[in-house]
Amino acid sequence: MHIHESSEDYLEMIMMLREQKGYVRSVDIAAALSVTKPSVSHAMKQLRENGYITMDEENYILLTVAGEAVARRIYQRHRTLMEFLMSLGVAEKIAYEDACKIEHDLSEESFEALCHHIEQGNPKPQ
Amino acid sequence: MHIHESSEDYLEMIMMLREQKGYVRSVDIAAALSVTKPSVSHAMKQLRENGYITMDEENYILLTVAGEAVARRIYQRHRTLMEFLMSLGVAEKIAYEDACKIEHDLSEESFEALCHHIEQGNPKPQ
DNA sequence: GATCATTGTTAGTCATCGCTAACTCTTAAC
DNA sequence: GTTAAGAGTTAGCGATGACTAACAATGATC
Repeated sequence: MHIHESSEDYLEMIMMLREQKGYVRSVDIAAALSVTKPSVSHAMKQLRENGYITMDEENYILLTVAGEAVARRIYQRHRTLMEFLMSLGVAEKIAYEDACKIEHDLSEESFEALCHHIEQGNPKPQ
Repeated sequence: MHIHESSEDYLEMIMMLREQKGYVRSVDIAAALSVTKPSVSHAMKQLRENGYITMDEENYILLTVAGEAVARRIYQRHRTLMEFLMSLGVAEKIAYEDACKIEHDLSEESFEALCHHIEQGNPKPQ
């Protein structure tokens, strides 16, 4: 039972949009991720079938418990990686984009080691 | 003109095998990367067509100047990322695997910032 | 009430990058 | 000299994940 990288990205974006706007529709996801409506529709169908989201009668998208867990994990990684890169002097936009790619690949062991490194104040403070 | 992630991996492995054995054949690449011979054959065909490698009359694989440049860049990233993770206490095998995934994704800016961070001795020395 | 914009869907295509099956070619063994 | 092993290739398939084209349903505008 392996969750695809793109699914992780979609779940993370659903969580981010929910925080920003209070609700999430497919069209918002498409705009935020710069993909087309059919791409989102197809992805949401998969996420529904795998139990990560539900959609109400007005097509508003809600995370299930499982979806919430995946989204939160990736979102946490994203923020940690982004803050780490920015603490090294990387521009916000680039740090955001790099974090978005790396967040899927880093093993649990490496991510935790990096968290520990950051907690020790090793990267220079702002 | 974008080079694919898998092409970068193949070029890097060609350079590593050349250092280890002194020569490189398709079958060695297949064994080293745990992929099948047809997968390597197909990849080598693409690399030839794009001018990254040549193959002599005995099918030994040689990097062109362009191929050498790509391979060296990725190899350098791999080693730097791996050493960084190991300096944080990550096991060698996991550091190797994580570096192999991240090496393609990190922007030039973030990689250089990380190099600078390492030079300053920020990660704890062994 | 006809028209248009918005939202979502289905159907079909394409690129990347693996795979298996089946083939050729060369070289070594008996 | 036939057979077997090793190396490389082609053909065709499957998963992932994007795309365009075309259609359905809802709501707002005139």
